[in-house]
Amino acid sequence: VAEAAGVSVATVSRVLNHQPQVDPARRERVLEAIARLGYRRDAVARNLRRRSTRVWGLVISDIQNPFFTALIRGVQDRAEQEGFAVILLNSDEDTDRERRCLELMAEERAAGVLISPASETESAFRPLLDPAIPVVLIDRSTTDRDVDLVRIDNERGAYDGTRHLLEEGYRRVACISGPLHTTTGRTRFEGYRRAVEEAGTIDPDLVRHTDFKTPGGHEAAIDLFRSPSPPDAVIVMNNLMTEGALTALRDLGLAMPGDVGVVGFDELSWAALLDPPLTTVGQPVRELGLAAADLLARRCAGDMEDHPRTVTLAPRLVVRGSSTRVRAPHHR
Amino acid sequence: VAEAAGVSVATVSRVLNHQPQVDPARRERVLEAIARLGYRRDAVARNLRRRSTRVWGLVISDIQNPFFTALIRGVQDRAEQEGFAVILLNSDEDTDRERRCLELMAEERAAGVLISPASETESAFRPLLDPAIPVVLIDRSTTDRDVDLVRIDNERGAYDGTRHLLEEGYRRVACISGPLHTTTGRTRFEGYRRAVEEAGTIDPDLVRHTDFKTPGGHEAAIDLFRSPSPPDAVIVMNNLMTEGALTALRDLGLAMPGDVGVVGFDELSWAALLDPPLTTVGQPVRELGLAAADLLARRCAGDMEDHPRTVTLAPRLVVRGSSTRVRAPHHR
DNA sequence: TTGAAAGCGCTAACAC
DNA sequence: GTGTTAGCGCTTTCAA
Repeated sequence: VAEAAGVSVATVSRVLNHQPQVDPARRERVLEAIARLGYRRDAVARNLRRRSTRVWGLVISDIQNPFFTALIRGVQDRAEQEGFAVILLNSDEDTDRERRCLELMAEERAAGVLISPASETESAFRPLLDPAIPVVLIDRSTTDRDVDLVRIDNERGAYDGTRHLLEEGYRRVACISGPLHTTTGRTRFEGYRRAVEEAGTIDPDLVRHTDFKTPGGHEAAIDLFRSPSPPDAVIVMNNLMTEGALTALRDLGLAMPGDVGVVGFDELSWAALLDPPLTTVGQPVRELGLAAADLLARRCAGDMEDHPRTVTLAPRLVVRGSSTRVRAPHHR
Repeated sequence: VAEAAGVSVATVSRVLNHQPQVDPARRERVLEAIARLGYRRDAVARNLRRRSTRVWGLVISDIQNPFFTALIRGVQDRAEQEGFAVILLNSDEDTDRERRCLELMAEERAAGVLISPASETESAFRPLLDPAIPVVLIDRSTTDRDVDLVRIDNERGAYDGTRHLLEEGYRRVACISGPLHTTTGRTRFEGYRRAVEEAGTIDPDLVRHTDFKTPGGHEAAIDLFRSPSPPDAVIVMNNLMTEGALTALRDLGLAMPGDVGVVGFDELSWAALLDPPLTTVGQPVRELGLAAADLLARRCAGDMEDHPRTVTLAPRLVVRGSSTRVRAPHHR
């Protein structure tokens, strides 16, 4: 093509790949020809020849959930720095769909895969990927442990949030939990249990396990607060359920923090807009994405010892008015 | 590879591509060998040979904005149906970055590109893409008109929202507008102007142009309501500025709908959680994504007349308590 | 219905 | 430093 610059294809290739040993004059001629002809290197052919791509797959279950949105942001920022493009795949929390996403990435010879797994076991999806494709698990672990994992200390976050309510003097602290068959659901529930048991014994009537979705949170809250001996506080274990629970409290006419103290999970952009503003267990989600991408980039570069790593980030309790009987002082 | 099934590569290829003229017995043998060897077709080589990919590029400016999130969802749902994977590119509202995204898609030989353009002129980016790559513009048009476009009737949405406030008896209806150099900012402002001028004359003191961001909305609202003759209502022209404006109103101690009537733009998941719930001009964003993907899929299939099409979807005013002096009746 | 062979656009050995 | 050439793994004529 651009040999119409009077050189061989090899030289053009060398210019394109910034190899130093090209004569400056010839390099100029090549560059000029490329510009003149509007030539663009074919990445498909390049990938085939090099037997590698610069594409990552990112498999998540719900693009509309702000948690994943922040995660994508983090992943994408680092991916761009490292020169990778990101294919977004939607597993919709379904193991079959997840498997198809992974098969697709295997066929496309993705350079790496980041996944927030719906599957319980790593073996359920690992064989689908060519062994050469590195995988980083995000936020949820699997039963097999021989894979990189980036996560948030959910147990700690739930513990801190629950304990905060107890310290504020709430006596019957309820928990709207995710399903126990997910690692996030389970570990957050364990944090709640630990805090509650430190202060006495756990009351099963104060616990509702639901599905991490908005309607689930709504129903669980209605159910809890209509019971004969309702709670005086509640911690809700993710952002969507928190939305549902807050709607329920409003519908029931219960006021925060007097009638009920509330702690949500995940930072919500509008948490501070509520009256009173909502106390939440904030997760460093963008950082989670960055860390996952960091790890994957290093795996792709091959400059890491072989054994799998786990990176754990700390959540941060942000106390606002919804959980403090004496109104929290304003922080600047 | 799978010729260890005793047939030629050509036959294997035919099986893989579901071509009918293969002997059933041989087909079985091939399938069996594929399963046994765990073979996966190399999509990179396939794409090279076929001179086409099954990948779309989706270029947006802010993954964390729920508007784009819903858009992505729509695009991805249809893309999956049509057998395309979606690469997510981040232009960050920057024309240079946008250009690089487009160049990347050109190199990767994407089958099509969906873009919510930061550039004003189509000519700014069209030459970057091989003329064979179809493009669909989303939500914002460019000065050149020879390209497919999917949009929402923003003028109408802003008009409906403003007129609603006037009909509720508000006399000084302010507008927190996006920048006039964007199509969405401009057309929404024009809708506002039309409604206001129908009822009298426009008062420039009631208009603030800012940047579609949360802090911008906050500052604009503070500025408006601290002025000597403040408005008694405001329409805010996108979701992020609405968040900022609501924070400002709360900080100023102004109550909706009494002190001030408020209409937001874009549906917000938590609009109904506020007290009173927020009236908004809802946009069918997921449908916008679906429509864009539909159009692109048809362009990729080549089964369309050549001339560019524009698809316009209608917004829908959702009246809640923040804009109705007599409390809106509850809808089921 | 099947197989042999060409070739997609590029990079990397190798020879000069 | 530079050119020649082989092939990456697939699909697709073409001939059998």
